[in-house]
Amino acid sequence: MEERKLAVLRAIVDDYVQTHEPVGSKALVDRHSLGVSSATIRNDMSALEEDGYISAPHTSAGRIPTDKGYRLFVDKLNSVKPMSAPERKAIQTFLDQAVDLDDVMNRTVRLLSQLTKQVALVQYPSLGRSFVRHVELVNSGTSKLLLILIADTGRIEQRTVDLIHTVSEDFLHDLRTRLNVALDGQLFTEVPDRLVGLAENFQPDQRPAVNTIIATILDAVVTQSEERVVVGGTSNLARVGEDFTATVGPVLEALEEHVVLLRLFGEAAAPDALTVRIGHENSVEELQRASVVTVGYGSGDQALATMGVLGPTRMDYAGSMGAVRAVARYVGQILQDQ
Amino acid sequence: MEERKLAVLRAIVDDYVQTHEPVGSKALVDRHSLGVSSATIRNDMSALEEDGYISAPHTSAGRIPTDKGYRLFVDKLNSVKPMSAPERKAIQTFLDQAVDLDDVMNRTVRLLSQLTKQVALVQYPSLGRSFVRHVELVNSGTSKLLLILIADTGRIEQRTVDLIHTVSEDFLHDLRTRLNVALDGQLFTEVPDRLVGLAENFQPDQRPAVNTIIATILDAVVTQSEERVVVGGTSNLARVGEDFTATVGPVLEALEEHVVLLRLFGEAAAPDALTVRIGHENSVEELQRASVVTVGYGSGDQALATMGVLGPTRMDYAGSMGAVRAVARYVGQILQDQ
DNA sequence: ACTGGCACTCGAGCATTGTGACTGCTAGAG
DNA sequence: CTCTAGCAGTCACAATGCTCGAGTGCCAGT
Repeated sequence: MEERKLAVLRAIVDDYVQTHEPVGSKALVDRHSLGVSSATIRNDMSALEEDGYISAPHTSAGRIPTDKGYRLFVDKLNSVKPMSAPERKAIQTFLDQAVDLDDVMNRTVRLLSQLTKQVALVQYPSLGRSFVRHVELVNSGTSKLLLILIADTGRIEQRTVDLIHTVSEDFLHDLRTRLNVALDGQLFTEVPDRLVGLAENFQPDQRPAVNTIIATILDAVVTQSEERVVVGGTSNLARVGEDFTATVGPVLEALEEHVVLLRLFGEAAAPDALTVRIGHENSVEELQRASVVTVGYGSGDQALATMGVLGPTRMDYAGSMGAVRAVARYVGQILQDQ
Repeated sequence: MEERKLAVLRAIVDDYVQTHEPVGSKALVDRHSLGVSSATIRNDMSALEEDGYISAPHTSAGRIPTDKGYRLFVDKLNSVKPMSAPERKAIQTFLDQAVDLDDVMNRTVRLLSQLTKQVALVQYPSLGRSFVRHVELVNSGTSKLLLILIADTGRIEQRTVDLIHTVSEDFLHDLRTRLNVALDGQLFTEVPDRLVGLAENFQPDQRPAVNTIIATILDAVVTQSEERVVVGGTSNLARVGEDFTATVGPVLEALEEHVVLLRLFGEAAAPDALTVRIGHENSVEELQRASVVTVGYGSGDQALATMGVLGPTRMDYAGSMGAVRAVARYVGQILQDQ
């Protein structure tokens, strides 16, 4: 691929992202110093169209990049735009004010959507990659019990356990201690193994209660390890212009389906590994006109979870990637400090 | 106000809500059996317009209800439509599957938006009207401490406390016990009073730590008693038709401002007390073309918090009110059972 | 008090036309 | 062989003008 053709593609993407209008050969030479005439550009554009990087909505209009064109742009032509120093400072200040995990997640989503002017998506730290910090059992006086699991990331899972009989405070104390001895500091995925045989330490008449509680814990960490996702900045969808009910409606619907969102994040890679999915590269049908920029976050070598932004395929990839990466880094740091 | 004029207003509202198009005198007599001719209806409509209950977008179009018209409709003509038995059953089944408070809130919002085809808003049970069930302090090995407050509604607040020195497990046990003795079963608003003088039970060298922890508790229950709100069903805004960027964008923006949402709920009244705010009656500027139906929920004589739906002024008031009330009742029951 | 009839108004929808932004092609220059 | 200049052709889009019909207001009659 010749040098100049790439430059033309880059120019087309830049202009189209800015103006949201098909860009013609003349406008291109006017706005960029390409050093050749519009006729030459026309030939290049013809070739680019031939190769499927750009397309014309109709005969007498300019060209717009195709998904394939954006892909080439992102891979070859686009360098992640780092945040400026004041921006980094602002991110830090804003996130440092968070008082707990919920607050961190909510602030992150606000921050991302404001920085990128796009829809922001943030996944809670995955339980499967977190460690148990503490297990708590709270007696509520009746036969109901409150079970609380606390992860090292600050994430909390709670369940109500319905026992048949009331249980003594002593028994509860004993069980609580044993549970914490068995589980504290363990990976959540290890929890089922660690609970095997625990019931045998108790009197036969206490075992039903113990087993019920263990079953609830397993339910919380395994079956229900359903990942939580926060979405924000949907009002940015309003700025797309275009056909509305056809575009924004389905997207909003898709964003309300958590299953869809999790598919969107896909496999969490290593922290700092930016993933860009453009248009049809996205497996979710309703979002095939959208692009998603995601990145893993967390401190270890495998990410705790994923966050990112979603916008029209004609988004500012460089800026979005920069913002997402910067925010993810700070969030990773904060969670480590907890 | 004569009987028939009211009937005409009701017919206009009914038709307009259904068709979303200005309704004329002829269409009115065709679709409703009013027993008089269109000319008579025209006179009535003239009078209704004079009084400000309806208005015509332009000369040769039909009439649409004004906010004042909807208000009269809701006050005088509209009976809350109760849910059918299968619907009630479905609500119950769906909500009973919830495993914890977060789940209850999320399911409620989904349910409301699906039942009413509108944007649903649900406020978490207010801390100020809940009782303390338990206070927990978790040592994380370092000088950081995790403070957890559990309310009788299942709501959990957590804070990280940063102490200067590490503290002993014995001290923590002692403090935990004293905190629970002082606070368990108390209203959250009583918490500050109950903590007065608590530090005096401890050795002078322990008091700084105790005071830091107490300060954090106060921060959690007072300063940060910021109410949480869940929003859902925003994709229903896509069905409004009309001008888009001008209408839906600002609404989406407003819904992302939690301050705005809380103003929207206003004062929580008694449970089961339905409130309807129509168009300009709403104090939030961006939402003056929307109507909000809210109801308090909870078991006592004062509501724990508020939930409701938001939609265009031309919404199905009877249906929305019925759905909101039914869902609120079940949620109230569920929270009581926790 | 209600009705039928009539003149009038005015926006929506449709066809028509003009405009301008693009393209593709070709012949010629470097 | 690459680039350029010029030209003819295409086609969406906006503006214009027109018709159509729903709907109103009014008035005379029952």
